Amino acid sequence: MVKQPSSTRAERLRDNSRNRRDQQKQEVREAILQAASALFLEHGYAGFSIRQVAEKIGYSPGIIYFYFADKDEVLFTLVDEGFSRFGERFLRAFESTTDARERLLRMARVYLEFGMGHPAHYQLMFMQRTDYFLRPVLENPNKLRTFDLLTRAVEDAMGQNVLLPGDLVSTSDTLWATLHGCVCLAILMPGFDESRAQAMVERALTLVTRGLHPG
Amino acid sequence: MVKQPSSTRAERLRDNSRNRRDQQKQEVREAILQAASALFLEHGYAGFSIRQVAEKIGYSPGIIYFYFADKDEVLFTLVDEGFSRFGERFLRAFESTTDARERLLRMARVYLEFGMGHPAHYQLMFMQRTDYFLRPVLENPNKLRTFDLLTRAVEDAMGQNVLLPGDLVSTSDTLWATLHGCVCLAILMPGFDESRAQAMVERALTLVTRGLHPG
Amino acid sequence: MVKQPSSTRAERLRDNSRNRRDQQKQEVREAILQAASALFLEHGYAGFSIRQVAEKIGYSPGIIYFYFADKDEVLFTLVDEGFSRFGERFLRAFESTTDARERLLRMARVYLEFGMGHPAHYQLMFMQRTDYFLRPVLENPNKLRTFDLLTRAVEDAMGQNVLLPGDLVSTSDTLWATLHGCVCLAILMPGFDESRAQAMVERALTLVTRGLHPG
Amino acid sequence: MVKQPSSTRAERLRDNSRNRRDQQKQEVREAILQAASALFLEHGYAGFSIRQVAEKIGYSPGIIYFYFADKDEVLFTLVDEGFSRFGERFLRAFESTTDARERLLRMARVYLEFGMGHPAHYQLMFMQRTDYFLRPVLENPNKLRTFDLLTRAVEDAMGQNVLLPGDLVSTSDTLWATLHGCVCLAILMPGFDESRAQAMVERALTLVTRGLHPG
DNA sequence: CATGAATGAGCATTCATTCAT
DNA sequence: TATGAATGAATGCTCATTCAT
Repeated sequence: MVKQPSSTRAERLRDNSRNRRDQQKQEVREAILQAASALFLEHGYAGFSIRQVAEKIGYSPGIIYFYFADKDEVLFTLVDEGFSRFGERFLRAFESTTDARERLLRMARVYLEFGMGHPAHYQLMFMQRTDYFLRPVLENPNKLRTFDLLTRAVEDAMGQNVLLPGDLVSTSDTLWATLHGCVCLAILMPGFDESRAQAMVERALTLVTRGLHPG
Repeated sequence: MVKQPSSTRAERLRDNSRNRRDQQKQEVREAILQAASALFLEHGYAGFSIRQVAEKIGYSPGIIYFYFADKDEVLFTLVDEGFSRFGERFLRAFESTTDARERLLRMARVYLEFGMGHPAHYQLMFMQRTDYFLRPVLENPNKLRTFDLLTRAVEDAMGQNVLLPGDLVSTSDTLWATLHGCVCLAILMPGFDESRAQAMVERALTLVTRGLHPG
Repeated sequence: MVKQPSSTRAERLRDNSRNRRDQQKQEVREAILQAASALFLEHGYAGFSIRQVAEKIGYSPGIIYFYFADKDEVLFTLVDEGFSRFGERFLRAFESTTDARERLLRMARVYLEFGMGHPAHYQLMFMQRTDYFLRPVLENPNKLRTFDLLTRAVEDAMGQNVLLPGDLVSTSDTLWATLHGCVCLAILMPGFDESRAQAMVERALTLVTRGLHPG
Repeated sequence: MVKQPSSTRAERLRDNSRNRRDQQKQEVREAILQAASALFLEHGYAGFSIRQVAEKIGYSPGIIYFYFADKDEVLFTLVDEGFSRFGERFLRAFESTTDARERLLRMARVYLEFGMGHPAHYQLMFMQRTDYFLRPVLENPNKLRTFDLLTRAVEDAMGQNVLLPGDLVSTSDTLWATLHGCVCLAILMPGFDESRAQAMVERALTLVTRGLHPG
């Protein structure tokens, strides 16, 4: 027979209530963030306002300040979220293989998928709130790891004679720039519909791994 | 005796006056645009306002509406200006040689120099007001020509066996993305000081012409 | 055998519990008032808010309304407290001697000490919430007694030929005004540092008891 | 025959227009200040808001910022006005006689009349915005002159054996405090109706010149 | 006894825009 | 050609207060 849990009924009730409340709170928080990112995508960074977020979720403007300290905290939370989700996937891609070319390919693919799949987060992270990178590192340890992973992948690739040898940082930067440019064009440029963006991305991946010039 | 110009004195006076007026008008217009781009650079897209432009040039806010229909027209004019200046240089780079590799290199260099040298215009053109591309083409024929030049350069390069053969558009897009990414990182990312940006750019140029992988 | 107390155990338990509860309740109340007066001192009347009081004592804002009907009641309670503490001291000074001049001197000293020692209460009582005096007298009998004491002291002083004879009320008012003015300047005027305030106060006391003009 | 003014008709028209405009502008400015001081008297310093000022004068809130930089400038303008008007009268009283006792009496009367006649200005100057005194002296030379006049009058009075000899500053401070206290009570204390205030003021004047104790 | 969630009103301020002059 | 005056809407934010739990 299953042993009775040591908590009293009252405790469990309270816990249930607490849990339900916490969950509800979490839900509103999520709703805020979701509305924020939707609005941000719709009207751009400049056209995003606390008031509109509130209206979108059907609450009064003041309520946002119950969940977030101020507008920036909403935005930076999105950025944090972005870095956290992105960081995980990027790390998994990094660890998924030891083949240098394949690893670079996978990391690039993850990068592009993330950027194109979460354009609001991506824009905030890498275009609108790059001051995020100036904040104390302690708060968000993810943000630096990411670039390190790329550098190490590049280092490996050079070691395995997969990449043209050269300075580590500038090579990583260039790779990053290529991926970044693809995402930017894909999510911001009119004319870059899904198919054109996809074609560009595929071509970029090919070129990254095979080089631009004929072997 | 000095030959009489065919126009009457009155005509000339009127013309002079007209010219002077036009010139003055042009000067104010230029002042507006210059102030606008300075403010945009200083305080970002969001921090740019008609009022501040007016104050900066020492006029009242209303005057802007004599030269421009509204705020957007000011911004789009900056974009037009950007495309026009950029287009010229890009064209000159295109025409400066028939060597496909060298031509690509020169075009890339012009692109990067323009972006990093006119970050306000660049951001407006390629990041903040990409809805510019949705406007009727007739108004500004420059904006498309540019990409055509790149496509033709790529086509040539493939023909001369300088670039890995493949789809023209997606290859051009990828090149564009690489350059665009470099400019974006260089002008927006904290940590990308002059030297790091320069190193990245040089590396990118090398890789674009020599490929990523060892020959 | 120990004599049974007349109350039952249950009663005592209840009483204990009640007492403890009352005591706790009293403690929270006190904490609220203390925090309120601290905040008022720190940020001024305008900068004082229920929210900040709550935060300062580590409770939720709502709890204030369990102890006080509304914001005004918090403030008026502070005023009451002020009048109560002040009234006691003032009365003691009044009763401490029968010498009219000495009595006036002691009462004045107590007044000044209270005002300068409890500037938050003083400001509330005599500057910010003078509407307090419009409330029904029954609630707080202290507030009027105080002025009566001064009047009686003045009456005595005139009887003992210590003060220039004249109307009782206007003379008392004038004395009050002098003391009030000293406190006001001392606690509000930039430039009135401790030493200047002290010098003024001492001089005022001298002049009040010896007169302004040479004998 | 009166000589034609050298200005052309157009110039005069323009000037008229300019004058009329300036006058109108001045009128709105005055209306703002007047509304501000009325509201301030009605609802206290804390209850005074730009919005309400705008509503009171029948304009939109934004217009205030056309005439004043911000809320503080409105308030400080009132303070400046107060000091300017008060300073003049105080100076005139100072200069109106060489009899030391009479001079002190007149200065005191002017002080009291100003305070009770312009309670909004007075409160701002001496109770709510005493930070005014911390501003650079250059901006408002009046504010210091005032106290100097009092000191000099006191000095004279001591020299003429009209005031009990003693420290100049603390004696002036005490006199100031007395007058200040009278004004404070008169304009803020419920119960101080006109007659009581007047009686107090008269009594204070008597005591200031004749001393508190019987000769 | 205390909280957490929420509101609605208010605040100072800025802005793009208009229009009579 | 240019201004000066004005508006109305928007913004981020704070607050006193309420109430179900």
